Amino acid sequence: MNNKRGRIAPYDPKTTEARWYEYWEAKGFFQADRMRGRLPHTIMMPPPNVTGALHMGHALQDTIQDALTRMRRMQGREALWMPGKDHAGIATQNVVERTLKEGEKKTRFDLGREAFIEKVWEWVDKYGDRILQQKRRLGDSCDWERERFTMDPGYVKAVQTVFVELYKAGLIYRGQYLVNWCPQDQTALSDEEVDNVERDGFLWHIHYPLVDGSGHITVATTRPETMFGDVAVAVNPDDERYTELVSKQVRLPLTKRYIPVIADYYVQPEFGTGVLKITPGHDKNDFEVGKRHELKIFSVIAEDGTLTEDCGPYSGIDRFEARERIVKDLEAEGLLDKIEPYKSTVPVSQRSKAIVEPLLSRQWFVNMKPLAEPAITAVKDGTIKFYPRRWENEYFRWLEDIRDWCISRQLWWGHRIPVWYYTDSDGKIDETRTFVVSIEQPEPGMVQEEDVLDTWFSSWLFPFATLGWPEEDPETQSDLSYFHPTDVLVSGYDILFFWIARMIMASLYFTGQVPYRDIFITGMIKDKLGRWMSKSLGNGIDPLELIEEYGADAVRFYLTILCAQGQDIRLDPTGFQMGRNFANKIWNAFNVFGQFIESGKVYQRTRSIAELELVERWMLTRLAECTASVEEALVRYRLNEAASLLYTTFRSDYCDWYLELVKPVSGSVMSEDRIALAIEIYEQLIQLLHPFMPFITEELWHRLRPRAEAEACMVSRWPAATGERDPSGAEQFTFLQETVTAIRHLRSRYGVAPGKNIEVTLSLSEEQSDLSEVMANHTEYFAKLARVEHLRVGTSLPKPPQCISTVVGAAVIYVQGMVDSVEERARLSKALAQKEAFLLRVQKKLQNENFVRRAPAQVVENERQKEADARAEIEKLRESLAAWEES
RNA sequence: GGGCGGUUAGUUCAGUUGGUUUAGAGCGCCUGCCUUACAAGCAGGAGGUCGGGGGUUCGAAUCCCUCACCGCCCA
Repeated sequence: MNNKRGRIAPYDPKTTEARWYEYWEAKGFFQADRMRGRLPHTIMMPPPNVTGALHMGHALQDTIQDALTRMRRMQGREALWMPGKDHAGIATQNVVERTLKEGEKKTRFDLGREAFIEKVWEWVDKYGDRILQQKRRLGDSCDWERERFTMDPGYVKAVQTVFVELYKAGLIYRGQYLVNWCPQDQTALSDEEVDNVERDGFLWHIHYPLVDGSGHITVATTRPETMFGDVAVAVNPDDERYTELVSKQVRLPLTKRYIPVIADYYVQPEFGTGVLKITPGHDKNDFEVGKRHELKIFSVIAEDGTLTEDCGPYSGIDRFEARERIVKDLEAEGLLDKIEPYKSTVPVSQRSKAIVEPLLSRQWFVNMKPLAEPAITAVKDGTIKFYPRRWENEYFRWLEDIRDWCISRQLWWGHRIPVWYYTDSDGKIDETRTFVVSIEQPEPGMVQEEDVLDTWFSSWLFPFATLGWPEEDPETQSDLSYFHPTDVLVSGYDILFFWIARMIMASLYFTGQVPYRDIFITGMIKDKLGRWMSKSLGNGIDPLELIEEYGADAVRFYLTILCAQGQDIRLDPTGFQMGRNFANKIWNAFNVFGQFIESGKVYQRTRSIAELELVERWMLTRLAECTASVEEALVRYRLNEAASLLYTTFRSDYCDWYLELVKPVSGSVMSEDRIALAIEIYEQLIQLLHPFMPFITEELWHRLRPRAEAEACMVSRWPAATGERDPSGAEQFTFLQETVTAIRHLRSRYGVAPGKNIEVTLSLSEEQSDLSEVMANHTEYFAKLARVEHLRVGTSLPKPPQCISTVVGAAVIYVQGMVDSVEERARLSKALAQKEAFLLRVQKKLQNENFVRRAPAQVVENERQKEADARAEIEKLRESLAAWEES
C-alpha cells in the first residue's frame, strides 16, 4: 500500500524470502566440503522430533546457530551446520497409535509389531519432514545433503555398535530393579523423564492390630492402596514410644497376613505417627529398607496400574479407585484412625503426566559413573566451556551424583536392543539359558529382545554418528576427523542432562574427543506473563505466523536482540515490529542512492579517506568501529550486542546523519563518487547484518553492483575489522552533531516552524579555535540538518540582539530573530543548576586525596577534563543568563 | 531442605574485568512535522534515589553480607 504521497510501498518480505532460499540451496552454498582444505566450523543442530512442529525455541536457537554459521562461512571457514531429526520413541508411537485409533479404530496390538512399525514408517515418510521444511522458512543454512535421521540404517548400526561395545566393557547390564513405570504408556522411564510434583493429598492413619492382642500400632501413609504389598511396619530404633513393640507381629488390615515390626533409622520419628509401612515393591526407600532387613518383595500393582490378583477383592481395580475403596473398608472395620491433609511429592511422567509407579521390573541399564568421570574432567580442565558459565555447576552436580541409566523401553518404535535369547521347543524364551549380545542373529532360532532403547540412547551419539562413525570406509572416516570435535553446541538448558551431558560422555568414550568446545545455553521462551508456552495452555506463539506477519528477517533480528546471555525471554509478539520496521528502513535507505545507480555500472570510489568530506570520514570511522565491535561480540556469543550495535550504526549513523547529508537536494543527482562511497558503506553494513537478516541483505547486495553468476552475499567475504579511520575528523563531526542537536532543540522548544530558515551565531571559545574553520566550512551541513540559513562562526563572538541561546560545552549558540525572556531564563537557569550540581560532584571527587592518589591516572585525568568542561560551560551559561538580567 | 537465576523508565529488556554512563535501547507516552528514501518515518521531549537494609572501596546498578518477593532445578 502506498502512503499519502503515493510513492513507495513498504518492504514486502514475502517475495524476497521465497526467492533467495531456493537460490542458495541450488547453488550448493549450504554444503560443506572438507576437500576445500579450509578450517572447518561445525555446529550440530539439536535434531527435532519427527512429530514436532516449529516453535519459538527452535526459532531462537536456529537464529543463533545460523548467524554463527553464516558469519563463519563468510569468514572463509568450511562451515557445516549439520541437520537431522530424531525418531522420538514414545512421542511418535503415541501419535501413530492415535491416528490408528481414530482412523481404522485399531490398536497397535491389532496390527502386531511388524505391521505397526510399517505404519510408523509411513507416517514418518509422510509427516516427518514437516519441521525441517518449516526451518527453511527461517533461512537456516544447514547442509541438507547431510541430513540424518536417528533411524537411518547407518545410524542404527552406530546405536547397535555402541550397545555392544558398552556391554563388552561391562557398562551395560540387565537386572531386576525398582524402576519408574508409566502405567499409561506402559513402559519404564529413566529418572530424568520423571518430575517430582507437589500435590495436595492426605496422610491416612491406619491401625495395624498387634497379633498378641495388646492393641494396635498406628501407621501413617500417603498410599494406602499399596498396603497389600506391605512386608513390615517400621519404627525408628531410638523412638522410645515403640521400643517394646519392635519384633512383635501385626496383622495386615483387610488380610490375614502377619508382618513384623522392625526398627530402622530411615524412619523419621516426627513424621506422622513415627510408624511407616514398608512396601519394597512400590517405594524406592522401602526397597532399600527391605534389602537391609532381607524382606520379601511383593508387587501388588500391575503394569496397567490396576491391583494384582494378590489383592483379593480389589484385584483388577485401578490403583486410585482401589485407594478409595480400601480407605472406606478400613473405616468400616474401625481401623482408620484419622485423615490429615498432606502435601506430598508424587512422581509424574514428563510426557504422559501420569503418576509414575515404582515397579519391580527387569530392565537394561548403563553404569554411568565410569562415563561421567571424563565428562567432568573435560569441563573442569576447560576443554569444554559453557556460555554462560554458571551452567557448569548444574552439570557437575548431576554428573557427580549420577545414577545408572535405565535404557530399555517397552515400546515398538525405536532401536531394538541387540540382544538375543535361546528358545525352548515351544519357541518361547528359554530363561534357563543366558543371552547373547550381538547385532546379527547369532544362531537360527534365537529371538531378539523385544524392548527398544531410550531415544536419548541414540541422540547421544549425534555428533559422531552423523559423521560416519563407526564405518571403516576412509571417505566417511575423514569427515569425522575433519568436522569433529565440533565448535559449538547451541541448546536450551531443558536438555542439559538428557542430551548435552550424555553427548559429552559418548563422544569421549567412543572417539576420545569432546563433541564440542563451546556450549551456548539459551534461555527459554516464555509467554508475556512468564509462563512456559504449551499446547494445553494455548499460549504458544507460532513462529510461522510471525514470519507470515513480519517476515523471517524481522523475526530473526528481534529474537537476536532478545537473546541476552541465557536469560529466559518473556515474549511480547508486538515486539517483532522492531524487526519489521528495521527491515523497511534498510530497504528504503537503499533508494536514497539506489535510484541513481545505472544498471550494469560499477561504482568505484576514487578518493582516499583524506580526500573525503567530513561526514564521509566520520561515517567510515564509525563503520570501522562497528565492524570491530560486531565481530568481537559475535565471537563471544553476545549476539544481542552485535545486533543492537548494527541497529544503531545503520539507523542512526548511516541513515540519520550520513545519508541525510550526502543525499542530493531535490531535483539534482548524486555524484558518482558519493554514490560509490554510499554503496561501499551500505554493502559492508548489510554484510555484517547478513548473519541475522539473510534474506533482505541478499536481495539488496545483488542490487548494489553487477554480480557474477556464482556470487552471493552469503558467500561474500566478511568485512575486515581494520577499516579506514579518521579519529580527529570524527571528533569534529561529533561536535557538529552536538551543535545541530542543540539548535534543533531550540527550534522545537520555541516552536519555530519546521520550514522556517533561521540565522545562527556559533561562538566558540579560544581553545576551540581549530573547530572554527571546520564549522565555517560546513555551513551547508547546518542548512541541511537544522535549516540554518546564515551561520556566523567565530571565537568569543558577542551576543547578537534579539536572540535565544544555548551552550554546548565551551561554545555558545545564538539563534536570532526570536525572544522569550521568561522561558529563556527558566531554561538557562535549569541547565545551569544541573551543570553546577554535576561540577560539585566532580570537584568532590577531585578534592578527595585518596581518589587522586589511588585511582588510575587515566580516570583522574578524565575527571579533570570533566571539571574543565563543566567550568567552561557554566561560565558560558552564567554569561548568557547575565545578558538576560541586563536587558 | 539444598542449589541457581531474577528484581533497572509505564512496559519488555541491555548494561563486559567496579571508573568515557551525568544509567541506555525497543515499544508506549507528550509536542511538532506528509521536511522529495522511509508515517513501518523524521525532529524534539518527559519518565529511573538500579527490590529493601548493611558493608567493602577514593569510587558500587556492578563486589560481599542480609532480608523480601518471583521463577527454575535437585532431594
